[in-house]
Amino acid sequence: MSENVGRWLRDEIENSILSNEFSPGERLDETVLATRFGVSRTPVREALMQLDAIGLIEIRPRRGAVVIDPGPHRVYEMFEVMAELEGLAGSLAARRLDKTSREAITATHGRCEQSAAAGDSDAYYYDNEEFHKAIYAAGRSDFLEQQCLQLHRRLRPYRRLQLRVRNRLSTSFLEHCAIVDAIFAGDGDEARRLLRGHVGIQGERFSDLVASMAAR
Amino acid sequence: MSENVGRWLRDEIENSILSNEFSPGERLDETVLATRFGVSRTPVREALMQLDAIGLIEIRPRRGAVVIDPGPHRVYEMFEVMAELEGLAGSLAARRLDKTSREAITATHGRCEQSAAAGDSDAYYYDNEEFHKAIYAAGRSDFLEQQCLQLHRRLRPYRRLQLRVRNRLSTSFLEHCAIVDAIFAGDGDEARRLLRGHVGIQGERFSDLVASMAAR
DNA sequence: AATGCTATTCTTGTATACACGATTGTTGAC
DNA sequence: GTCAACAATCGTGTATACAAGAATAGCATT
Repeated sequence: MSENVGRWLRDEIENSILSNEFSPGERLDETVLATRFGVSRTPVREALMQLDAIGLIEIRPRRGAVVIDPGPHRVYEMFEVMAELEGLAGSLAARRLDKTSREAITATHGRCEQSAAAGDSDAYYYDNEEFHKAIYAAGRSDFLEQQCLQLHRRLRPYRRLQLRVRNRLSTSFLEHCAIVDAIFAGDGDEARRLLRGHVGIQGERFSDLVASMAAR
Repeated sequence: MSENVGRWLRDEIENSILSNEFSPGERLDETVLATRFGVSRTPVREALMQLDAIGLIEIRPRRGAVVIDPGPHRVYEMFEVMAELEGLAGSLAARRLDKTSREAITATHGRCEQSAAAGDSDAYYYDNEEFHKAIYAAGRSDFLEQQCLQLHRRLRPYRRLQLRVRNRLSTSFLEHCAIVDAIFAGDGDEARRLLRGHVGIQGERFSDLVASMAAR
């Protein structure tokens, strides 16, 4: 548990939302949450205020908090922005790559290769996250890294669904290879272009997303 | 005043921070704020939690809240991300431009022209904001627009300082012209490139920024 | 039977009280 | 004279109490 209950509750409720334990549109009753977690309403309210500020829930004055339902279109928009940010991170990584970052990327890339070869989509899901985080870090921009991590976290559930799509695992890894090549070659523009394509959702992948979201 | 005190306080304190009434690094005492605004500590705490979630202040457990000092380097990183997001907005605007957005851009661009011609940097500061907001809206991505507005708001104080730099007003307007041309021509890539250059801080403009920040 | 009004209940919003950890100032020892 | 330890004080963290608005159910009226 974190050092104060409010923060702990924020993480706890955030996880519950991101893992779909609280469904979009669901009402979050302060008293219910308080008794459920065995605390008073005060830290619950503080947690909810923070989640509202982040944009995960909406607090309608005097009418309680509900989990925001982004909807397919909004999720698409979020991937669009994510693609742009990752593109920037990639281009910065290509320009600023140092030994530590290079090793981190190589290591996580290697783990992705193993999971992909094994066809283990759960393992790949995790390794893929680490790979992308390594790129954020390699960009050497704290603010950008922070923004990327936040959006990445928020898109996590949808990303997971997407990996279930046929062949996505192997194509994803092939894209990773090209991205690594571009970054290691110091080609920022190419890294940016590839990452935009890798993260963004174009063409049929949008219908895949919609279908997987509807399936929940 | 907003419908509930917490939200009102959040806006109030946020404005105070962004207008430099609360300096970076300054301690925000809950009791002091409560008495100052004539309310109890409860809504003050809720406001602070939200500002912490947004990233404007940092709440160190049991040690109170302090206004975050981004420092020149972090501000540079923020402008870098802003440039990327505006670039995306511009490219989307070029592709999706409709009559309403076109008129909004034309109108705000016209107002910028007048302020620039008059050499009125305060008026230009305001008109420039509206011009950029018109581009965000033209992109037709609610999420992107939201992100742009949030970051724009956070960078507002630094943007203002920058306009004071010699000749910045006229060069800024010339850049606007090229951006408008690209968007109206439907050239998304060019709009993106120009906006990245317009918003980002390269070369000597970084030292201008540092100097203006130090001057406060 | 359906609809509108009113009263009750339930939930949120704010204030206050209390407890615990951090900070600071003072005193004593080396 | 400086440093350390302890005590007092101050501020944060959580709980609870109270007030006010929103939802709901029941009753009356058409």
